[in-house]
Amino acid sequence: MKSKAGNPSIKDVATRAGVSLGSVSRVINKIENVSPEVRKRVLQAMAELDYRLNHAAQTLRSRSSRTIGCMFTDVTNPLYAKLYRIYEEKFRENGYMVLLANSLNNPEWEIEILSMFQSRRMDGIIIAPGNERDASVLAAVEKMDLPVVILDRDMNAKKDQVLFDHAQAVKEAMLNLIDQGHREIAFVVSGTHTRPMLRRIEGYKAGFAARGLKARADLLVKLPSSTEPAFDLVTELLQRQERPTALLTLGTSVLADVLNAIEAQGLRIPRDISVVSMGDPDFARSHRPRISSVTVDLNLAVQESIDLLVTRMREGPGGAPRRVMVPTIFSLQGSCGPVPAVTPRKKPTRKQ
Amino acid sequence: MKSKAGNPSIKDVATRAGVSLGSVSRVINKIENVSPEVRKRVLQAMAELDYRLNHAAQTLRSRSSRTIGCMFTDVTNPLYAKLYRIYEEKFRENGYMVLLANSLNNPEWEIEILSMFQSRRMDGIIIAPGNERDASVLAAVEKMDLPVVILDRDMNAKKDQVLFDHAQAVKEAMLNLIDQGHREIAFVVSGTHTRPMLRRIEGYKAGFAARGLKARADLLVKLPSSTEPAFDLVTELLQRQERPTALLTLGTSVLADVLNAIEAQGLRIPRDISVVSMGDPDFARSHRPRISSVTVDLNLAVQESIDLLVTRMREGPGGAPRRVMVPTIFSLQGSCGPVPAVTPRKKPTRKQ
DNA sequence: TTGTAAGCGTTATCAG
DNA sequence: CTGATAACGCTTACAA
Repeated sequence: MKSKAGNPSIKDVATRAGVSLGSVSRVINKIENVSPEVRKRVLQAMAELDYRLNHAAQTLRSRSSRTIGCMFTDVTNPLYAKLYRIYEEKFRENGYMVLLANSLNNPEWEIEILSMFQSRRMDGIIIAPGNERDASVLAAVEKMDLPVVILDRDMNAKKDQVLFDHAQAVKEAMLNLIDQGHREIAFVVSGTHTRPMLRRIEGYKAGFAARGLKARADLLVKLPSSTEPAFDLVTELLQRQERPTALLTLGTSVLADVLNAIEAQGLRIPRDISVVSMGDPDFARSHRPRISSVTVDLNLAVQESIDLLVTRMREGPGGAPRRVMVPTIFSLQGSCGPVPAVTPRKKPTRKQ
Repeated sequence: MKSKAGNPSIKDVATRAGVSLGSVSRVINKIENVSPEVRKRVLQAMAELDYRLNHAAQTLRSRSSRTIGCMFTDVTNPLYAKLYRIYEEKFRENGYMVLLANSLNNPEWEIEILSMFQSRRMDGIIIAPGNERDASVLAAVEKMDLPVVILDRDMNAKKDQVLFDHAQAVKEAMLNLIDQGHREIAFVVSGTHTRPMLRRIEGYKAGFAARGLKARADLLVKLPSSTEPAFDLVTELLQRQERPTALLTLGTSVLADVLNAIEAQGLRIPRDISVVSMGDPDFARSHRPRISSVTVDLNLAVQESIDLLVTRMREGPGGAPRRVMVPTIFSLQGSCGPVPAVTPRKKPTRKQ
């Protein structure tokens, strides 16, 4: 038996191939200056010994882990799952792996995750912290001395950022509805104070404002969180004396609850009520009529953030932080129609 | 200025604290034998220098990366997203990070991912390959010389496995339906030849068999894949002369399509048709009536696999592979009812 | 309890 | 084009 218990190292390969350490390393790293003869011998020795590269040693010496860190609040949210998948795919093409961490909106974990990214010497990280306004998280981000891209968060940090232009498409949706005669347009939102929600509300108000109208607070239905059941709150909304004739709503499970609540009230889309969803979840794809939506081109968003990150990796921490805005898309579908002719009422029966 | 350009190392900390390398290491690793005085000085020096542990060096020397690898087909599938989240949470408690990789059912990637797990010296891996029957994937798994747990796949490998007992709860569901008078029970499945699907079909057939009935091939509706739109195929099914009175179906987006198709046909659940879903996706939670489901306790499944993995990490590769079966749960809800009194027909109108 | 020194498996920098 | 050798930053005996 040649080797000891442990895995064979580059050294064993060198000995077996009758070449030096350096040559083996050159073959592994596909560096030009190596004769076909040596390459062949090395490759053969590696195969014979079932040699496996030691990534830790490589990282230690080369100061690059070939790993990108992603910190999202929750992969269980399809948006982040999709983003992660695209990131992974694109980075894999270049030999990078992507390390994902869910912060679950916990600021302490976010700080800890950042610290692990730091000690694991990520070549770059892409983060969307749940706590934009938490000073300690902000400080932790600021302190990172590796390339960082912040994804769709309003953080006052000197880091590169990719931002989704939520307000724009929401406003578009609003104009469409208003111009079809809608005035009582409700918006089912979550109470989270993070950028996506805040910017959408901005767009909602901007839509009204652009037509000389004012947003009414009672039409903004706030859920405790975006994963909370929305059925009851929406049902209450639909049962009001003057129920809304149109509804903007969060996507994912909130949209499901909204659709079920509408159905349960015996209302028809778009005859009785128009609906626009933030994001278009898979489950809604076969819904008839199709649900109008406000979305982002995720591939584009990913590409922009990768470009930013790669540039930063190349050019170092110097230079002003860059900011890229990704447009949002209002997709008009059958779920939006003209306002009902008659002002809708709760029920013909008067309160007893 | 004390240090050079690079990050401060344990050495810098030692110098600054006026102690030796070893002492600093002991403090970092929370080893007992260290006086309060030394500990204090070290901690202070670390803070002052803004010291960051180098994980690569730690891994190289200690031969443990404190990282667990997870290979799933696709985090975009809520099942895997949920599993990953639970794994991450449980492992984090012990200072481990979890490295996730999506194989997207591509055998070559699966092999490459396994190889990266190997070179990155994962302390253990949990995998659910998309290609149970691919010989090269099987060989790659077999060759792994680190602790492996295979999750819900029928692979003939000498590795620990956690298996979901799909057939059991599906059979339960079938018995319930049959005993309520149903005979024409369809099953919307995907054409993938992996364990979950195969075992469920087993349970489907076992249900019929237990009541002296035989499964009919024409009631098994095969989708190209579980992410493919199912609306048209299900609509076709529902429009048959003798349409099924009950329907088992994949969850996630397939269930959405099924519900929409049922609705589009003007059928009511459970009056006209009973429905049972494999898994209960979030979007269906507010559906009325609630959808009966066949599920697995994911927390339990995760715990079992972690137990297996930890045991293996402790005891080494020796010893026979273990196998744990996790029960499935049939949850009866309002979507299941007695078979309609009259044999259903497509429509009263005869073919013209 | 603390200090010393020998690696862990690579890559990088030199000579040759 | 190839070989020797010094790091990289840490853990871990072992010695004091």
